[in-house]
Amino acid sequence: MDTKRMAKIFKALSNPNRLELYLKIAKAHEASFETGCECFVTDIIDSLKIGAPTVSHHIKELANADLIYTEKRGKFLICRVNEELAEEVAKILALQHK
Amino acid sequence: MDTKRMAKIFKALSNPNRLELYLKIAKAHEASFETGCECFVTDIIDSLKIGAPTVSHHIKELANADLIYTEKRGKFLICRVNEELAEEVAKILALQHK
DNA sequence: ATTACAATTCGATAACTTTCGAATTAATTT
DNA sequence: AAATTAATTCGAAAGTTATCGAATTGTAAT
Repeated sequence: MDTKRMAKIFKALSNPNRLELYLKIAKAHEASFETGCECFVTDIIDSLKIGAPTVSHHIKELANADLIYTEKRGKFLICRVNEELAEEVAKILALQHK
Repeated sequence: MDTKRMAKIFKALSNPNRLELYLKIAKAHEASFETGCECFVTDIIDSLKIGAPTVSHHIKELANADLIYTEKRGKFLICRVNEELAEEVAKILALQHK
């Protein structure tokens, strides 16, 4: 992966609220294996201290960095993490100093 | 690790030039086991397309996020990566969706 | 002692980011 | 059909960041 792409990914995770958003999506994704429920943005909005327009913007940035996938279902938006990318970034970080 | 701290680390890696700086320090660190040489900032400045004041600023941000350690030796500055932190972040990223 | 060099600090500027409220769009419920 | 709800878009304000050139500090070489 080239440096610019990597920097873009880190930038997407560099805002506390956006990172929390990402972590919640990841957690919901994990939980979905047991509950069968998916990650609805509505629920996340309620649990963060920022407004809907801001959440919408943050989600777009995460998706733009390929960190999450989104899918519109009726009037709801569903998100799930891109596991492969997270793994890839994790490996690069861990291997840098090996 | 709490979200704020994590976001700070990602922010430190979110600028392409700063990330390149970090990766170079990591690479120099790795090479040092064979060559015995350490990572001098002077050499890095020459290899990037940004000025010394900017590099100085970037290094401070990396150090401030605990991503690197710095040591002044004479008129030179030596940097090395904080391996433990990189590992820790890598693990969090990889485990999020497991 | 003077010069040269590495790095930092300062002050400025241009660009970008986060966030909001208001308005809008689109889908569902009543 | 009207009202409600989820999400997006827009425009703006406040704050932050990257970068630079000039000036400064501290160390080493001549």
